[in-house]
Amino acid sequence: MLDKINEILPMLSPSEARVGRWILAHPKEAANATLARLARECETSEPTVLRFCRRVGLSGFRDLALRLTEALSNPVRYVHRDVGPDDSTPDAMLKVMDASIQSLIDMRAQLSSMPVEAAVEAMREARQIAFAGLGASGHVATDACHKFFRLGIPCTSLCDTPMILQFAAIAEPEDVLVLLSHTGRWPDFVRAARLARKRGATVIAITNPESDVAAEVNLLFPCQLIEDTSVYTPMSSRLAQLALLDAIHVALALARGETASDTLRRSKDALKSNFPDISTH
Amino acid sequence: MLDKINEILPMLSPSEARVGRWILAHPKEAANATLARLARECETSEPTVLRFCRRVGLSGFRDLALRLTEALSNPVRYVHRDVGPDDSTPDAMLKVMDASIQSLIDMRAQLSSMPVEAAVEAMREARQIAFAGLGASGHVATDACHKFFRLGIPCTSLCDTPMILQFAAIAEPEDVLVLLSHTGRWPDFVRAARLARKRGATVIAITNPESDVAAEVNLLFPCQLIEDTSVYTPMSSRLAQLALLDAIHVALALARGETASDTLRRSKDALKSNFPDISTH
DNA sequence: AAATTTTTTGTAGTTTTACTACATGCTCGA
DNA sequence: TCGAGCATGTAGTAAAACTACAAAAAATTT
Repeated sequence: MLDKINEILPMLSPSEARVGRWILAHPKEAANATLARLARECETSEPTVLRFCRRVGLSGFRDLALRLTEALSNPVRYVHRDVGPDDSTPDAMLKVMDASIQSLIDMRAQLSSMPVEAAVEAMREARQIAFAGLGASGHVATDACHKFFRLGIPCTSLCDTPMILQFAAIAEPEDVLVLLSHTGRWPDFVRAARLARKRGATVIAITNPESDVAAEVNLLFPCQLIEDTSVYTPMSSRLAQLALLDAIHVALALARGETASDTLRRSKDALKSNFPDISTH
Repeated sequence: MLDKINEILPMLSPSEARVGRWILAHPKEAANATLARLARECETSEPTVLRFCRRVGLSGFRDLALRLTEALSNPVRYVHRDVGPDDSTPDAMLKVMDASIQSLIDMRAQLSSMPVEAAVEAMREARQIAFAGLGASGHVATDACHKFFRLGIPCTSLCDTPMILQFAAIAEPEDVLVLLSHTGRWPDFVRAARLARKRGATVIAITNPESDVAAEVNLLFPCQLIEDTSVYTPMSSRLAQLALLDAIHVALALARGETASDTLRRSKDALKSNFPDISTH
């Protein structure tokens, strides 16, 4: 934010530049000041300050205060920036890492609003859990499957449409179907969700909350989708999904108590003795 | 700030608690909302929201918005804390997320000291790239394979020991072998690394820098291993590996220039038209 | 150099927003 | 059943953000 102001400072008119310089000089005061106060400090009028705000790409004065506190509280910012063909290699890699970190931070912030208790309740005594995902989400599904089965619950991963639909068609009330999708627009997922719910199974989705799939499930874990405007930008929401499943896995392990921790330890130990390297979650 | 709200939540009156819960559920929206909007969302009146603000020790609604954006931008140190059986579910999940976030932040910090240029150089005109991993690292290998092949370079993933050793035995000088391992103590990886190097291939490892494997490769991407003292703690270094591969992938795409960005765009478009959901990074 | 356009800036007014005083309603104990 | 005390909402106020418009200054043209 402050960088942005600095950047466009020379392109501003005298009065507007005065506003920018004062903000750069007193960012802390500026963040808490009122429009009138700021105008007075910069010896200009309120509309000029407003014009300044618009000029730096903000919606208004309120936005300025918000962005300013944000900039001040946070020395390192992991905001999402698109990678372009002209970026230097280290720069582009940092951008990619930042996008990944940010997607995890966003997910962490939303964690408390997610239906974890209900999901754990459904999974705890489930007859079986199926993780469904296509493409890259298929990897996530397989990964989750390998993780959850170690709690002693039968698990499958479904990585193609026929499998998913077939599972939905023969699902039973004690079954849990977890749908993994980025956009949530995949029509067969909607069909599968409807089918599985009709059969009494619990359907959980980790997907875009605005999507068709989201509307059809029992429990929704909203997963924000960062628009990948550039071909270089990878899908970092995949990492967020993995991390969320890690978290749910731990919640489920805690809910199952002794049983789970025993099972977990035993399966970890089984590997440790002979195969030091296979990671086991 | 959010923790503070969580803390005093039980001490609040029903309407005030509703406000608190909504804010915890939608922190981002709350930070940008107006007083009237917030009251409406919580199905209560404006003064109740104001009283809530005072109750959590703020001067007013304006303060709330400020503190909230502050909290969202970088409130917490995401240090690693072990999960224990006595943790509450939300607490345990936060710990898991924090561990994941921290491992990415650590990786980001080390990025500049990694042999990216050399790795990209080796991969750029490689005859083929093989990603090898066992257990959970196998997923990472498969994921990486699907990602890199889209740059137009032949790729394989090797997920069991015989495959890895066989590949090493027939490797050629233009080949690149990427070894993925958490501990790096797997003896067959050491053999494979030696074998492949003897055949003139470039061997890259993403692993624990203290390990045997690390000593045997051409290029090492150090990957810190968080000791998992508790059975509940999952391996968050897996996420760091994935993110690192994302970053290397982008670096490679940039290095290959037009060719890569064309290939990428074409493979993205191919999916977009018919299959809106398969993510394609 | 005068006139005209364009840009910059401020005045005055409107709408919106945060906040307050007060009244109603509700709960709970006697 | 009756108030005491608390929770909650209504209505109003002050102030803040924002807008329309016009004056002034600068730049451009004639």
